[in-house]
Amino acid sequence: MAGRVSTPGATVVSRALALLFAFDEQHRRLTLSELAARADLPLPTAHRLVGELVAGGALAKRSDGAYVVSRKLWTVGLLAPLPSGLRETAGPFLNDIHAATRATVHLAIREGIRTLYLERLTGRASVPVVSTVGSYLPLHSTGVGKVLLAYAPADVQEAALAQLTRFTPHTITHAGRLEKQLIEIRERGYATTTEEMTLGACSVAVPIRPLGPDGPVVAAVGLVVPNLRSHRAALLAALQVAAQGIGRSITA
Amino acid sequence: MAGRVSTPGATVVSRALALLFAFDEQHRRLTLSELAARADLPLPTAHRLVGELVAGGALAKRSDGAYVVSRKLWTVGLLAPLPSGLRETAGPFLNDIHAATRATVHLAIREGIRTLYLERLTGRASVPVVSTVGSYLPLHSTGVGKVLLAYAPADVQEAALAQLTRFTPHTITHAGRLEKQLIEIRERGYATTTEEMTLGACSVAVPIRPLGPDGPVVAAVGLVVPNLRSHRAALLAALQVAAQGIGRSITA
DNA sequence: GTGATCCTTCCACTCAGCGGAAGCCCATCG
DNA sequence: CGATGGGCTTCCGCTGAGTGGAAGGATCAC
Repeated sequence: MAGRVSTPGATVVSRALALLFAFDEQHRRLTLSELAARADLPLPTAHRLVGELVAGGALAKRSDGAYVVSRKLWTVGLLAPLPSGLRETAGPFLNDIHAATRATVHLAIREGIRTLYLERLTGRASVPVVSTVGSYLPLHSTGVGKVLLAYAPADVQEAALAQLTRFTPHTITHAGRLEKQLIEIRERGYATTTEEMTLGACSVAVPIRPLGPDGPVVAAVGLVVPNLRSHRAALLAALQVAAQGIGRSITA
Repeated sequence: MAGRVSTPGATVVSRALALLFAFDEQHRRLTLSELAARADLPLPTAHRLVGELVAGGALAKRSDGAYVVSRKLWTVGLLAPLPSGLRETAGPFLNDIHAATRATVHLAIREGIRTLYLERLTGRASVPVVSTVGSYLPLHSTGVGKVLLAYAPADVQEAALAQLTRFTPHTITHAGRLEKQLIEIRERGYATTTEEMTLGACSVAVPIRPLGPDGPVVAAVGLVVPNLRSHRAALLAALQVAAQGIGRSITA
């Protein structure tokens, strides 16, 4: 009776991808029914497609029945071209910052109206940090995010300013106030946050500009510490040295 | 006239995955025809499927027409569970080794009869290194590989010993000789290589055993240097300290 | 212009994919 | 211990999504 009745604008490929992309930071392991729900597919359909994805090596089935992303897909994902081999060239410099400050160090780029974290070195200090490598966060509430936003095209800024989600009492949710900060950031060449993403975490961040202080901003480096009161200048200096080094390594 | 004639045991999903997995270390960017050839698909079919993969955000099309793995897939790939969050826990220890030795440091696990590199910190010394994070290498010709092989199940050893590809004049291609080395590795608790993978590169590696010296081997750490003559003891010590630290962090 | 190479579109055929329904398995509960 | 329920798996008849040979463009080299 049933038959291939409904397939409203969805192809097999798009469904399969919907299943793959059903995984995220909060959902690293999913059961079949969760997958079906998150990909918005009927259970039998999800069952079959997931089976094929497992057979093809894109997903793996745990002994407890839950599904996870496979190592093979991890391998393929790593082949994605990140701008100018940024991670590789930045690596040593990030280690330097980390060694010098013992803070949590971030390397991030902007993707649309979100921050994409390319690298994170966890610091010694007990600061709560929500970022993970490969995760997306908004642009308005983190150090690296504000830097990336400050140098983003007008339309991106507009879109980002239109949704200033509140995370803590200190998150800047007033567009006008944030815009003023963006001007300051461009003038001073760095951004700071004080508990705007997570209580107990402050940050400093600077842009990476391979072609010098007038060239485009391709990424941002930043660090997270419990407070900025005493060490701000030293932290900023470490960041700026690294950012310049990374910039130079990219053009070279 | 044609019609849906041939589909020999291949589903849309399997074909789409074949296209995704057509990318590898040596082929980070592929043209449509290369993709079609590598996935063994007729060109029109590849064209359509690749189009859907791009639409779905799994691949991206460069301005020059070549296709690459998308950042979105990078993001999803990072969600793959690697044993016990090995990368995260090992990170600081690897940094320590790297700082102490300035050599190229590797963290790897065994997957089937190959070494899978989870992490690499590039050293200062100008040593040619072929590994990349996410890449696979054989088990018989690298330091970490030999460690992983020494503690692998019998059937894996058998399979690995059956194909000892030669990379340099020093690569061990004689099964009997390698087997003797594996015994030594288990006795001494570490492996070395001398220009067996790449000319001008030697290595030391030790196993990571979370449950102590009798427990299973879950991974290996190793480092690559121009030669082992003088520093062998110091390098080995640094590795063993780190391996123990990592092992303890995992069980904790 | 001619030829080669690669990409894109067309289209008639048909079987791979579809998903409601039903069956299973295994907890949990009264 | 039977009942209830939630999640997974299998079944199966219908049909339009997927197929790929052929043809049409686009681009470059000589």
